Amino acid sequence: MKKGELTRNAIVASALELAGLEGLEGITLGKLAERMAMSKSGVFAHFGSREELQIAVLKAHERRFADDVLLPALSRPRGLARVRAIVERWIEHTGTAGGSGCLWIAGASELDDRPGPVRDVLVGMVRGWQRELMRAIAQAVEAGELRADLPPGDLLAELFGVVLVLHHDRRLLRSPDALERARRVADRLLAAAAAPSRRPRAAPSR
Amino acid sequence: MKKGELTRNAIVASALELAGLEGLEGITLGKLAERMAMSKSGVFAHFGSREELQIAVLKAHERRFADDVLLPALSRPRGLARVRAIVERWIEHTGTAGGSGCLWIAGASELDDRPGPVRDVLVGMVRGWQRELMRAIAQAVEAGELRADLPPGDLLAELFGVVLVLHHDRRLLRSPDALERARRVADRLLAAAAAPSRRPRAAPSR
DNA sequence: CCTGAAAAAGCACGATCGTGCAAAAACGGT
DNA sequence: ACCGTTTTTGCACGATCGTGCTTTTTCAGG
Repeated sequence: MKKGELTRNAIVASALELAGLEGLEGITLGKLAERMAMSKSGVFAHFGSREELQIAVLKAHERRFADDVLLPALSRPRGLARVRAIVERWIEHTGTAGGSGCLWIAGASELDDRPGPVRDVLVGMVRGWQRELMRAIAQAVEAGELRADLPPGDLLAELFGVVLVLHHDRRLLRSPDALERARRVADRLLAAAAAPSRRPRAAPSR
Repeated sequence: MKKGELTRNAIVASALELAGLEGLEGITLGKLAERMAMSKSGVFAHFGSREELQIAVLKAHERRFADDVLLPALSRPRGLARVRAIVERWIEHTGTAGGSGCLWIAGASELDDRPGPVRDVLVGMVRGWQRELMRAIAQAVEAGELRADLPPGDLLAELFGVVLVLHHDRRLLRSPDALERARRVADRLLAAAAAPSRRPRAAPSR
């Protein structure tokens, strides 16, 4: 039971790449079979259905996303620094990456009214990511580095907006300055949300 | 040459509705024929191709969008008031509307790497809308109602972000408070971008 | 090397897709 | 009521899709 897993992984990797180019719905047994130089049935056999394949691809993306964005930021100290690191990497992940952009964002539009297990998995992942980011924000608030007088979900939504705009402007409008704008706006957002040096600890005060 | 245009319009209307439910790529000669209770060929004959149909639908959406969002706001006086009106209606248009949401946003993900005339038309429309909104913002800056010390495109991007998040959270996550959050965040955004009562005219100053 | 198990291929199926084309039906001006 | 034009239909085509079978090939353990 070794060869099987090996090609399965190869298929998922190829499918992930394909999904970056054509979206989740662009994943087709035919195209995938051609890419892998094997038969449709051969590909199909590894997943009981196309939906299972798509779910596998989503999971692969989740792993990659966590490795690229979340994990490296966890080495930074809790608080604003970590939030900054996460946002920075999130923007980089969305704004670079060989044209792929974020599968979750692309998938959101395709699946948003197509009920079924794939949609459910995607929703779960996005919710999970939001929870993760929200946690980092909450820690920064707790540490007194972010102001506590506005709805915590609002900052999250604004940051999400920056990334969505980045994705949109890069992919659809091919705007070349989308990336730097995203960085600039995110910076300003975080600066505006930063606690007014209330007492980060031994504040210089003036 | 009356009957033709009439059914053509009916088809486009039905297709617009369908696109709201299933996206631009969900528009299919078959489904449309069934909806209209006529033959596929009958539907097809009114447009030389599927792409032409999609473009017609995009144009119909553009008209509706302009009527719903832009035109009513143009009756407000130039400046911040008009910008506010536009944003307000834009949010309403995206956040309500029988589940459809904005075709441009949905279409963005589907078409963002599928080159072709449909994509080109969509890009043109989005660019046109951005230009329109930018103009309103520029007028507000000129009137001294919005601060002039930050990139004008940034405010536009932030507002766009609010709408994208609204679309995303409503359609994918089915978040019930997405609408009010969008309103709140947009308000805060505009308030933050408002000129610091430099001298709107006879400023109360304190 | 042999053999049972796992992996891949081959093939067929019904659906649905966009499109072309000839025939039919519905229309509108006189 | 006729007739030319416009609108609609009917039918077929080749592609591609996901999926169920059976058969063949490939693999790993003795």
